[in-house]
Order: sequence, then C-alpha cells, then structure tokens
Amino acid sequence: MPQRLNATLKSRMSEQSSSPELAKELPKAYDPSVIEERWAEYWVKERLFDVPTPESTQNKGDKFTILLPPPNVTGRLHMGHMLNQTEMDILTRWHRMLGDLAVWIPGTDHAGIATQMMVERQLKEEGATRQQMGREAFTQRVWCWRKLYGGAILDQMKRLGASVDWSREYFTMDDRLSVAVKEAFIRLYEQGLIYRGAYIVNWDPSIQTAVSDLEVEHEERTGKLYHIKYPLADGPLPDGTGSITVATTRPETMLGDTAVAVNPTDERYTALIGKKVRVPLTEIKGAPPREIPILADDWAKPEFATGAVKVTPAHDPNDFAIGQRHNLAAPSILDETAHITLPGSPYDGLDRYAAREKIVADLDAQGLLESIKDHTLTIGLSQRTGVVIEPRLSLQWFLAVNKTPNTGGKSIAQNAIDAVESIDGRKPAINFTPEMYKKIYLEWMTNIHDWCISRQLWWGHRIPAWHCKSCNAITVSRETATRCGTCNSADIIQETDVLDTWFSSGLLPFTTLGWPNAGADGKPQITADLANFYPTTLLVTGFDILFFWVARMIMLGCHFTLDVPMPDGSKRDLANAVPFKEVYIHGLVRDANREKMSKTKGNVINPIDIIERFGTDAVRFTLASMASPGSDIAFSEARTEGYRAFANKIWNAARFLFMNIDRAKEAGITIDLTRLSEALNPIKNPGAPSTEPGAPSFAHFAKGGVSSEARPSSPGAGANPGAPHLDSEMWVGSLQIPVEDRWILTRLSQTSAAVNSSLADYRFDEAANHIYQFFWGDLCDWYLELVKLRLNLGENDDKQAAKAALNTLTAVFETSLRLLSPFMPFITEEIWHALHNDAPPAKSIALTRYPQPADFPADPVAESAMKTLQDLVTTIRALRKELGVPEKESTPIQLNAAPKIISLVHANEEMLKRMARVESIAEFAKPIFDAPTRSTPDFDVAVLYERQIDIPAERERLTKELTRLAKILASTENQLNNPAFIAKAPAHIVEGLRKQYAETKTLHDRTKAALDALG
RNA sequence: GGGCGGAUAGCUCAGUUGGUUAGAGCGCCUGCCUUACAAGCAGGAUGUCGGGGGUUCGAGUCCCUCUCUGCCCACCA
Repeated sequence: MPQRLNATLKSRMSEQSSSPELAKELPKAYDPSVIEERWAEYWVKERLFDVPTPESTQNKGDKFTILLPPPNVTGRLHMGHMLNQTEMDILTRWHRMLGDLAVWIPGTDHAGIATQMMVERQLKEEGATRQQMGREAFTQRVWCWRKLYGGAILDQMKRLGASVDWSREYFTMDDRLSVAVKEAFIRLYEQGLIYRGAYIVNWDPSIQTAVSDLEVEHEERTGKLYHIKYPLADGPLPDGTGSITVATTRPETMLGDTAVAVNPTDERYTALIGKKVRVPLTEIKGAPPREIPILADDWAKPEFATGAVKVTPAHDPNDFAIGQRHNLAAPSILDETAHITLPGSPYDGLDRYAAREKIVADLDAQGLLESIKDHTLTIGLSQRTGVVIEPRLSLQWFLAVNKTPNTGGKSIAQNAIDAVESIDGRKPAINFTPEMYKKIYLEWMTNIHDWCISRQLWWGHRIPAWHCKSCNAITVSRETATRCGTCNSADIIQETDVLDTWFSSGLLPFTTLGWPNAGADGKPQITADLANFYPTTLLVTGFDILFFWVARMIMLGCHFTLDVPMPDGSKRDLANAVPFKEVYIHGLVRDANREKMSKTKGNVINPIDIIERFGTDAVRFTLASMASPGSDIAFSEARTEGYRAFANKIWNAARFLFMNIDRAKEAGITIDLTRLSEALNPIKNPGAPSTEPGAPSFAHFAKGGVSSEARPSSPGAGANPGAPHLDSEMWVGSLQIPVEDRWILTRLSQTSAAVNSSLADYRFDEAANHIYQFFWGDLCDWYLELVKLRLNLGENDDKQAAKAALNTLTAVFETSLRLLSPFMPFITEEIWHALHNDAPPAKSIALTRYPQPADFPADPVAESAMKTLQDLVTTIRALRKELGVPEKESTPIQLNAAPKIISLVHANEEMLKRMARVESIAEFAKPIFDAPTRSTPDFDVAVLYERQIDIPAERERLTKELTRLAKILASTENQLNNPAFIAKAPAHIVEGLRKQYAETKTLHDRTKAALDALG
C-alpha cells in the first residue's frame, strides 16, 4: 500500500525536491474522492478486519461481536443503512482499537417477497410469468439475478468504510444456513411448536401469499357501511317482522355468510334467535337462496348499527371464531386473487370490488338495501405490495409461541420475556437503549399471537414436509422423504410453501456462528465461533424491525441455544442464550425539514450522491453528530458542508504539521515518532518502565495480535502510573514547559475521557462534538497558532524549543487522528500513513490503540492559566475591534490584575503579542477608566489607541451590560439573603453563589465606573 | 380504542441524579486573502426553555393540566 499512497505526491516530491528524506506533502486541497476510494479498497484487499475462527473454545479476553442487519439482496443503500452502518462502524472500530477482538459479520437477506416480486416484474416485461416457467426454472432465474445484482448493496457498503469481516459474509439461502433453517424448523416441529391448520390469515391477493400480522399496515379510510335486509325464510313473525337487517362494510362477503348473529341479551331479537333467513343473491341456477340461522353470540354488539351481524367464517377472523363456536360451515367465496369463486353465480369471476358494486346494485333493485352510510374504517394494506389485504381462510403453518415444548422448558415467548425483564432485581440479560423500547418490546411479546410462518412463494426456504395422499399425514424430514412416515405410502408430495424470510433471519445470530453443528447424538454442539462470539455483544438497528427481527431473534435465539452447552461443557442459562446483550435502537433519517423521506415526495437523499459531493467522512460525521439516542435525524446538507469543512481543517492542519516537519528536518531536527507514540501510549504494565528505548509501542498491534495486557485502562480510570511525565527530557527538550503545551495535553486527556464515555453510552453526537470542539476550537484555533511562536528554525533561534514544540504538536496531532479515526476513517488513515512517511507501525490506524485519558497528565493549573490568557486575548481583540484598530496594527495595553495573573501574563507576553497584537503591557495598580476598558473577574484591561471610542455605542453596550449584571446581582443577593437557602442548599452551591456574587459585584461596580467615566 | 415520544436561538438539535449567568452547528451582521486552511480568521447580535398551575431554598429539568405535533399497537361488523 505505501507504494500506492499519495502517488500524486510522490511525483510532486520527485519534481520539486532532491531530498527524499523529507516528510510527505499533502495536496493543498482536500479531495475526499481520491482518498476514500483508495482506502476502502485497501481495507478490503488487505483483509484487515477479518477475524478467523479462534482455534480454541476457551479463549479469554474481550470480544466485540456485532451482526450487520442484513440488507435485502434487492436493496439499494439508503440513508437509514448509512446511519446504521456508521454507528456500527464507529463502535466496532472503537472496540477494535480498545484491544477487543472485534467481529462484525456482514451478509444479505434473500427477502422472499421483495425478490420474487422484482424478478416477476422482470419476467412481465419479457411477457412471461413464473407460472409459465415453473417453480424450478423460476428459482434458477432468481439465483441468476442474485448472482448478478445481489452484491450491489454490499459494494455500496464498502464505500462507507464499514470495517466488517468479509471472510464471514453470508447469504441467508447459502447451503450452510439453509441446513440450519431446516434443522430449526424440524426441531420446533418435533417439539410440538409448529402446527399446520386452516385459519384466517392476512392474504395478499397481489402476490398471492399469506403474510404475518406485522406485514399488514393499517390505514384509516372513509368507507361505507351498508345495511342489508335478510328476509326470514319462514315468513314474517306474528308481529309482522319479515326480515333482519345486518350491517357490513364488505357486502360481497355475504355470498359466504353462514349465519346472522345477535347478542343474546338483545331483546329486540330474542324472538328471532333460532329462525332462519335467506341470504339474498345466492340463488344459483334457479336453486333457492341459501338459508342460514340467526344465532346468539356475544360478539354481536347491540349498540353497533342494528345489532345484528352477518357471519362469514371464511373471510373474517371474528366471524371465523363465531363459526368455530357454533360449528358453522366456512365456504370460501374469494379465490387467491380476490375474485369471487362461486360457479354458477352471476358474480363468479368478478373482482371483489366489481362484485361489491354489482351486489349493492342488485340489493337495491330488490329493495333489500336499507341504507348506505359513510363509515370510517381501518383497512389492512400489504406492506410489500400496497394492496388491500383480504382475510382469507387457508391452510398455513404456524409457530406456537405461547406453548410449552413437549420436551419441557418454557414457551418461546416466555423465554423472550424473561431475557429482557429484570428478574429478582438482576440486570436483564438483554439491555435496550433507549430504554423506552424495552417497554414496547415487552408489551408486544406479552400479547403475541402465533406466528404464521408459511408463505405461498417460490423463493425461500421450502418447508421440509411431505403430505401423504393416502392417509393425509405429514412427514417432516431432514432428508428428502420418499415414503409417508405414518402409513409408509409412497404417494407423497412435498409441501410447496416456503418459510417467512424473518424465520431464517431470526436465526442468524447463531447460525452465522456455526449452529447446529450436530454431534453424533444429533444434538447441537458448541463451535469455536459460538464459544467465542455468542451471545453477540450488540445489535444496532432501527425501530421499524423491532418486532420483525429483533423480537424474533430473541425468541429463536433463546429457544435454540439454551441446549447448546457452554464452552466448559456446563449447561447454558438464559443470560448466555440471548442472541445479543445489548440492543441500540436509532432513529429515522429524515430530510432537513424533518419530513420522512419518500419517493412520492421526492425528498429521498441518496447516500452515494451525498458522499460524492462531500465525502464519506463528512457524511459519517454528520450522521454521528446528529445521532442522539431516541430522536430522529433531520439530515441537513448545510451541516454536512460544515463537516466537510472540518475534514478540510484537519487536512490543512496536517499540511501545516508536515510543512514544519520538513523545515525542521532541513534544519537538522528530526522527531522520533516511535518514541512519541510510546510516550503517549504507555502499554499498561505496572512495575515496568513505560518507556523502553527502542520498543515501538505499536508492536503488539503491528503483529496483529492484541494481548490482554495491552488492553488500555477503562475510560475514566485514574492516573496511570505509566503516564509520561511532562518534564521528561524526551519530548519537551527542556524543563521549561510552556503553558499551552500543558494545556493542550490536558484538553486532549479530557477529550479522550469524554469521547470514550460518550461512546460507551451510544452518545455518538456527544462524542463527535467533543472531538470537533477539541480539534478545531482548541488544537487549531489556539494551539497551532501558539506553537508557531516556537517553530523558529533560523540561525539564532532556539532549536531545542522548536524541537520540543514540534514534538508535542506531532504527538497531540497523531493522538487526535486516532481519536477521530472511528468517525472519519478515511482522512485519518491517509494522514496517519503520511505522517509515518508510509512506514507506519501498523497496517492501518484502525489497528492502533484508542487514546485514553490516563495517557496524559491532568493539569488543572495549566488549564486555568490558559483560560485566563484566552480570556485576555479575546477581550483585547474585542476592544480593538470596537476601537477600530486596523488588524495589523499593534497597540499597547494596560492591565490591572492580581500579581499572580500579572506574572502569568508577563511570562506569556509573546502569546499576547501574536494572538492579540499587543505592543506592550503596562500595569496599573488600580482600575483605570480613562481609556476604553473591559473587566472580567480576573482582570481589567484597556487598549491604548488614539482613535476615540464610539461613545454612544459604548454607552449603550455598557448600559446593557450593567442591566444584565444588576439582574444577576439582584437574584443572587436575593438567594443569599434567604435563610432557607443558606440552611438547605448544599455548601458548595452556597459557596459558589457567594463567589459569583463577589465577582459580579466587582464587575458591576467597574462597569458602572466605566459608564460614569464616559460622562 | 390503548400506549409512547416531542415542543429550548431564524433552522436543526444538546442540556446528565433539580443547583451558580441555558449551549452547539448552520444561518445572520461587521472587519480581515494574518504564507496550514476564504471549505478560512477575528469580533458581534439572537431565547417570557409551548400555555397555566403545583412541589421546592431553588424548576428547561419533578408532578398535574391544557394546546399543538409525531409515532407505535389494536379482530369491532
């Protein structure tokens, strides 16, 4: 790689420099497209993030395992993927740099319905249908499609820099996983948890399959409520009642009615119970209309419409239940395409809506239509196709989630509840962030119904069952069955249904790690991967698949891995059977106006487009900086532009550093990066000196293995005995350490602490902002400017000071790169390699160690001293601006402050000269108001400049300031005079307020004096 | 019909267990091409923290209530 790095630079260097020793020079403009493509390719090609299956099942050390939510093979990368993957990548890179064995497993999902639809659409364009092709040819065709286009989304992932283990890439229909799916099905069947039966399911008439409850979206619409008279079959009652009126929103289903139900307590209808009615329009070929009973059932609600409800068991779930209770027939009158199927009937073959229209018209003609009223109803739409779902009676396979397996143990749902609930006050086995989702999950899981797992599709895992034509028995078998397992008949046919896509993806956390790996006894055995990486550490996903996928993984993971022994052979408990220990759920990526992105609205942002415009790093950083748990992201281009500017800032800071390294080299000064790294990255090894000459600290990373001893102390850990001492000759060159050096190291330490702890809490936004603030606000705006004071390499300059400055700068910069690397992997990789002059201590910055707070000394003295100096500089600048001092002109200042501060200022006169264009500093024992003055609690400062201040403007400013201060003063005074406050508030609050009062009072008085001085 | 979020600067959002003068980015105004960066530098303006009530020495933060808004779940013809 180094050979390829900076090809353009190399050529530039050879053109302009005769000294190949010089450090790299970066192109002036930051161009992400060049850099990113190159590194993305390098990471994959070098297999940097592959984690081979460990040889042992008993490995110690920390693991970080994360499963990529597999995108559909038909998918195209969208901003949701990018957010999801950016977050996972940041966490994975972070853990990897913490020394964990970090495995991120990628793959794609066969996505039954979506893929079948896509290929069917293609066929349609060619004038063909899958039915014409036949099942075999069609699935072949889908496989071809998948081979050609199925990798597109993963290729797009590579552009995001996702540090996944490509050696573990899977496809849910791979042989290995298909075997596991089959095994899972069979085990559930054998445990009595899978059954087949005729039930009302959600039917999608467009793609002609059943779908689960979750795949139905409910939408409120205004429809009609039709009141229809059903005449009594045996003539009117004595009181003259000749019919009963039912209400329905789907009149066409009346063709399948088998009863009319009324509430047993409904006195209006008591006399009608047990009578029969004729179902209108059911005359077929001269035969009389069907007669159906009026029966009593609690389902009929007296207060709704007429209180009488028609019962169509084959086309409504409630009616089906009534039918069951009363042993009613359940004739199906709609076929799989939602057309009436009633041979001989005038409605036969009509689409459901055409039939409705005709039936309503015919009823009206017969005087049986009592009324049509507007009625708001919620209809079910198929999530995939958008067509109205038809409840339909059909034979399907179900997973019984609330049933105890016949092998003992708890029901699937119960385990899935126990895994998330904190039992006996213990920490739950699975932890949700944000916690709110735990409640939502539990709510769903406690009210869960059996899961319809069969689909009438051709693309998917075919159910391993055979139906016997002789005895109707079902034979479920691991191998292709040739005979009925019950009657031994050879007249058997294989089940045509396939499994719900989510059934197979629900198994992924353990099937990707080698389950079932059946032993001689047929029971699943532990594999090295399972031993090392199961349960996985974390799942990162959007709430939209909380039930579809997260819940199913928990259900299936707990169920299936409970009987996989632990690495030491002991029995596995629920806490170790969960598919993951943590779930982090992120928000939705919306457009800048918080609108949901949708094709119809035309506000969809394509990540690839935005990446091409701003660079992956900038987009990643944007997403990270906006990713606050629990809230959606309003993706803003302006913001992305801002972060591209940030990348550019980093780029230019690097150029500045390299320029100075070159200049230093020419002056005979070299810095030893290895030793710097070592100084800033002490390998935690108590008792041993942290700095062994010549021992590169990156060695353990470069070798590829990370020993557990090398693992850094946890974030927020106390002082590290191995931390470098500031007065170390090695990197300051002299014992006189400038305050800015001490300060920037403190800031670096604080930033490391903040970033590490934010990441531990999934606060990507906080982490990103801390880095941004540090790099731009502290390092670039202040330190880089200050360090220029010492980077003088002329004949008579202090070379030792220059060397010390360059050392600190380089070390801080290199550490910052590592800190930033998980967020902006490309630019940091590029600069890091260049910094190491293409001979880096590791193959990638991603394989180095993540900065820890304990790496640097905390120096509160330097921090507060620097704060005072910064305040002084800022105040002088503001004054100068107000006075209209030309930017380049230097002015004398007058200063009144405590002796401690005066000496600090004098020790840093050069800083003031450079940063605030101060010509000279005069001291004043008392506050002075005859020149434009500003005050802070630490000092009063005046800028001496001939031009007079804008008196009215200054008066206005001071008046405003005075009002502000007076207000604070009043409220503070108020509190301090309140005995209750003094008595009840904690001491440090009272103390703080007293201090504030004193400071504000001083400021107030001086401001007042200054105002008075204006006259 | 149930449940869950959100409402803070012009915009998008932070604001930890209640605690000293509520922050950031972008945008806006002013002045600067100061040789790392104009994708930049410096300075500046900007808030009845949705309304009302309560608890408290103290509320953006806790409680109640109202308004607006978003989302999830649900077998009512």
